[in-house]
Amino acid sequence: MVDMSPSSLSTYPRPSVAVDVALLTVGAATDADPAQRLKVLVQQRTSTPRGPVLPGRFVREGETFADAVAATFSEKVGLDIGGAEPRLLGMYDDPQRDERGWVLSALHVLALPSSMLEGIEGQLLAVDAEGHLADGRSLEFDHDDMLISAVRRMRRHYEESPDPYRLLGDTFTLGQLRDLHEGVLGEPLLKDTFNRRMKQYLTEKLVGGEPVREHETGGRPALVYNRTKDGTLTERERRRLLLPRR
Amino acid sequence: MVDMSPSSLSTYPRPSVAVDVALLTVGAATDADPAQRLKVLVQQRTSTPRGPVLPGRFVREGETFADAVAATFSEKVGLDIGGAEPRLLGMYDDPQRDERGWVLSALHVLALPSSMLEGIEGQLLAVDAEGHLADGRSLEFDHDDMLISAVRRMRRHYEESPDPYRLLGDTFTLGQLRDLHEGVLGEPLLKDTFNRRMKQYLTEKLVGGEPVREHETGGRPALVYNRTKDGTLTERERRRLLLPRR
DNA sequence: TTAATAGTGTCTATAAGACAATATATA
DNA sequence: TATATATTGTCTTATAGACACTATTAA
Repeated sequence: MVDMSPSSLSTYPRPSVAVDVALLTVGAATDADPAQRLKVLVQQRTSTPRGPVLPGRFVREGETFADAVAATFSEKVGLDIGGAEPRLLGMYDDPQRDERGWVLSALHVLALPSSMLEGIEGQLLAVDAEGHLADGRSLEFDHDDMLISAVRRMRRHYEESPDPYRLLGDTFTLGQLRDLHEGVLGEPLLKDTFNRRMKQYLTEKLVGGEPVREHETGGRPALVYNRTKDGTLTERERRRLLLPRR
Repeated sequence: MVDMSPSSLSTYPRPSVAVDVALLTVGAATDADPAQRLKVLVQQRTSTPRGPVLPGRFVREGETFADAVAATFSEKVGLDIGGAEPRLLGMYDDPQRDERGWVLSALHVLALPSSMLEGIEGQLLAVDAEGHLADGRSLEFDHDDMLISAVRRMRRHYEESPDPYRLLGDTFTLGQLRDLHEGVLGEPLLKDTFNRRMKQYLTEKLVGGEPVREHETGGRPALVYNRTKDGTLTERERRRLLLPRR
């Protein structure tokens, strides 16, 4: 803990502190590419260098980091992130990382369902399972590293909980959940093993004592599940949720 | 990413940024208490409030967080942390958390073997497995929360790797490794299951083609292992390292 | 009918969890 | 010898991984 003497807050220079945000989404499938894909929201810089970057902004007095993240999207992208909670991934604290001076960056990861990103699809770039841009391009500054660690963190979270980033709403089918996980992991999963394990942590949605089914899929209607047990996993349960791969 | 206009760094007030550090160790066993115990290094404040706090210090221009952590201990405790790497756990960013003004705190966790803390045992307080002080006391400010999250993080890391904080030196026996894990987890482990799993990620120390044994234990001499595979676990292996409990 | 998706049955290999036995040292 | 610790053997249970099968819808 720091010194309490009255002068202690003014003795030394202070850094500028910014938030940078990897806003990830799992995009809707297309005819050409039936699998769901991970995408990241980028900004095109208007000054040099002109490459894409993760959105960000300085933190202002009276704001939390979460406030600054929400403000970044409302001011720079015109996007309301609603109740989504950005997660701090790490601090970029190399004193030389910004040529303008001493700038710390707080990297956050945030995920939103693609339905909340309609109208700004042009700012979404596909990302592979390791966190590299699918088209082989690079982000400016140290943002390539940031994206890689964001994707890694999100993948890990999805290995431990059914839908920690709440990309699916309050009810969903196992097929929707599996599509989401395959998008996050970037690889196909075993249907039966996945379903059996996930069912341990979900409860069927009941109306009048009868299970609810989803009829939009084209095949046999799927049972609908609630997210109820999310976040209430025991330590023992958490371990078992690590996902099977093909 | 932030604006590049020349005025952007001076437009807004900047926060003071401090590091606070939960320095954890697994204390040597005593006669009264044969089990190893988790302990944390605290400072006794000289001004009010006078309770114990985690050591910390403002970050100065040109320093990384790691630099500031090392400086905290060399200046305030007279301790050289050597090559140990502090890990950032999170940022405490509530604008109201410090009555002196806008102070962000970067909480770090760091672990050192108890052999490096000789002479300052008086500043070590026992901690239970949840991260509460064993004597029921509280730390000042928001440092109780910090300690809880530090212990949780350390415990999780030890569930995923044999000795991620390098508390054991380059060679060790399975008994030493088990004592360490029991100290970190705060509960006994199954000896045979623990050994079998850990052996997958360790290699026996060989001299002249013969395995080396440790004769200090009083019973049958134990095989000595190297840490060689630490940090080189595959994803598949990492999952299997989660530990069995009694 | 066919196609598509949902869901179940079952087998094998692996490992956790548990208990017991054996091995090798010191006092 | 007794005692302490290390190490191995083995049994049961659980489950991942894999494959095949059945079920229920739409077109």
